[in-house]
Amino acid sequence: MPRAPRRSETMTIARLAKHLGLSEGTVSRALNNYPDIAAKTIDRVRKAADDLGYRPSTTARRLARGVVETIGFVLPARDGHQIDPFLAEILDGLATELALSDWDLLVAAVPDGHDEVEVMDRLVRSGKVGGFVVARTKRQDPRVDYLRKSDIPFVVQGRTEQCDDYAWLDIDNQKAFVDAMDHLVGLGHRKIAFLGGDPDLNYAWQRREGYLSAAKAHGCAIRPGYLHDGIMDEMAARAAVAELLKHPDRPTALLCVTDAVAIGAIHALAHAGISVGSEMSVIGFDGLPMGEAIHPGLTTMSQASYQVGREVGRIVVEQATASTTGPASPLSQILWDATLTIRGSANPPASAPGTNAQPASAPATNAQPASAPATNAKGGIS
Amino acid sequence: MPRAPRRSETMTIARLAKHLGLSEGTVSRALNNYPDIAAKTIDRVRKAADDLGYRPSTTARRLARGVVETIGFVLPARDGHQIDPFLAEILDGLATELALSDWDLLVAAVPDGHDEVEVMDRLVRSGKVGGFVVARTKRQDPRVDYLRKSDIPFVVQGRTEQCDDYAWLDIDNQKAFVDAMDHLVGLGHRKIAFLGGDPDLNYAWQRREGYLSAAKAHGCAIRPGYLHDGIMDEMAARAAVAELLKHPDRPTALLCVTDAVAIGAIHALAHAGISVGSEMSVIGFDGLPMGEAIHPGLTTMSQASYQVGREVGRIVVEQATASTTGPASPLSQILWDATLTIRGSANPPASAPGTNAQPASAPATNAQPASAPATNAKGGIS
DNA sequence: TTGACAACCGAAACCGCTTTCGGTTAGCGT
DNA sequence: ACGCTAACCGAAAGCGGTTTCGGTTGTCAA
Repeated sequence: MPRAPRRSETMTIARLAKHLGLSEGTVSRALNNYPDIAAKTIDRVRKAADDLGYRPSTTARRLARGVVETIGFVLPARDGHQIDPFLAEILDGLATELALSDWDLLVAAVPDGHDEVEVMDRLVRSGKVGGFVVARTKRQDPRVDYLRKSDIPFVVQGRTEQCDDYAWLDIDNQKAFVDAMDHLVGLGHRKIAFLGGDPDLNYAWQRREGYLSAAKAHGCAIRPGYLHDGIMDEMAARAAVAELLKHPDRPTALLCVTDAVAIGAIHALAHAGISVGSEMSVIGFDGLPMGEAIHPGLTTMSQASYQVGREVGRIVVEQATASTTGPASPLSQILWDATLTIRGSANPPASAPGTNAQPASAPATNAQPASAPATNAKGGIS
Repeated sequence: MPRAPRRSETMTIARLAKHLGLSEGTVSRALNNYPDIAAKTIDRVRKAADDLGYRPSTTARRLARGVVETIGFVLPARDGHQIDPFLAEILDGLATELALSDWDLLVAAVPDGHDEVEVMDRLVRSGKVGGFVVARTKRQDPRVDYLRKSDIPFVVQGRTEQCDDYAWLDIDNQKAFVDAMDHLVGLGHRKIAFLGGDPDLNYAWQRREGYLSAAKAHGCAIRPGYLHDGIMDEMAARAAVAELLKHPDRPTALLCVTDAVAIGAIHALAHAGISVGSEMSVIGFDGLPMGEAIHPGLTTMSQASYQVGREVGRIVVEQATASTTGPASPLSQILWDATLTIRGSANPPASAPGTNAQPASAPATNAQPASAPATNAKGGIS
């Protein structure tokens, strides 16, 4: 159990050096693994530092070295929405990876009347961060535009429309929605509606594209009223479902941009007396825990958001470190697959021949091995 | 649109001073509002700083002043659980308040094999933080114990069993659950079960105490099997509901420790063919958005978690600033009330005389004015 | 004994800002 | 013209560490 130091007890390198009978320079060089310090001396110094609770002042180190080992993350401007679970998981993973590298995560919010780029600029100009992670990108994202023009290392979780000049890690959203459509078509569905998000957001755009291209490939007509954009939460899902239930050519399946939207849709269907997984099938995207708990369990394309945060953290530290010490390394540009998790919300259409009219009650199965990312790193600009 | 500075363009106080034809000392004193600098000069300096994109280096300022304007927040160790929405909201509010004060929020995770106190100690010893916010307290909380013994300013969102020697802001969980019980009893319920959390966590303990004391006050017997502890997520809620439905003296209402648990319970009840809001009433705690979207809407004790984060941020900055500049101010110890939000999940028992057997379909109403905190600050140790 | 070299030394400079302190100058009022 | 004072000046020191560089010492091998 560490005991917090009193202010008067603060160790300095001067005190530690005196304690060891070494010069301050030698202690510093020992702690920083200089090759001209003997291993025996290095061990001795490290042990004494541990015993006496000494840690170098980050502030002094920053000033002396000119290196800021802190990554900035600017929270999305608040639109009356809560932070979504996906983002929270990214943060958790990112914070963990940075902790392992002894880097810090600085989280900044956007006060009313300000914007994200402004917040970033303030962090940059006061020398508070040595890099950024950007998440939840728009197709045209001002944050990415700002950072591209700078020397500041950054990694994007997600992508923008143009994305070949910076490092990114993204889920293959388009493929995920192609796969989800393949699954529904494989079950016999032909009338498939889509509850999409804000198409200014790149992930929502890609998921929408996946839906459209798979519908075309399978020859499923997208009837007017089957495609809803701007569905951002459960309440919006509710309204969209109400409309779809009045459709003259009611769809037999719903593909939803996120699990939250899918869960909202499931509630609305249940309330309208529609049997989910029988009269209407539903697929979401995210893999939220609540998707497992509801009845029937939600079939969903899952993404490993915590692991995404971890990997993004690893990449940004690597990049920031490389930009301090040496030649530019190739940009990481990685696509991870989402995984189909089958539960009871998606089954063959109730009117399909040879149908078992009961929703599947088997436990969730994964259609692919869980979450082992297929890395597709590309060389980049150097 | 700010343009990020190139490294070679970094403004320093020396350059700014030269540009203005003033000494560096005068520029510094102007930016720091020294009374011996003319207002006209202060304006001139500020304007030039803005025009040239100069911001003082936080690193240099920290070293020179010995003040670290950064608040640390250590994420709970990960137990396979996602970050709960309440915590995410606190973080958002906290980050916003800190941004307004030009303070920073450093978020740290706990890597496997480490614990929260250890992470805190590292932050303290390397001089990375000037204070902490602690949330989700246990009744005996090692983090609070560590910080109490230190000079480090900190504010707790929540409380521990002993809590008179530090600053805290808490929701009156006990009263909230008394109020919720009052409401259920007022509707005619006498057989009320409780799905509680981990009683090591102080909020869960208090909510449990509220349930128990209100049940006693109303003369409602708590039958064996009515009180479940350790319900931490929707899946656990499902299992608990399954047991309660087998109870020889089935309860007519469920009081749940959180909305997530309540939503899980609602799903399980619906799956079992129990009409929620009619055969069984349900009340939660939190005010999650999803509670509004489901059918029936969840009656819940709501808390303003974003505002909690804001206020905690304000208190910790105030405290940290006071500890630098002057006499100790009285500790803030504030209790906020939760607000009853009435929706369709709680109605008179189906077998009560004069009952309308249909669940309420009116929009949510608040039984009290929304979220204006009744402050109950106490003087403390100085 | 001599030369080489590992391993440390001590001094100094520096990072970018803040703060102090004795001094100077300009403007104003008498 | 003189005295006062607001408002700045310039120099220096300092924060806590890092890094460089010429020097010293001890050990080992030839």
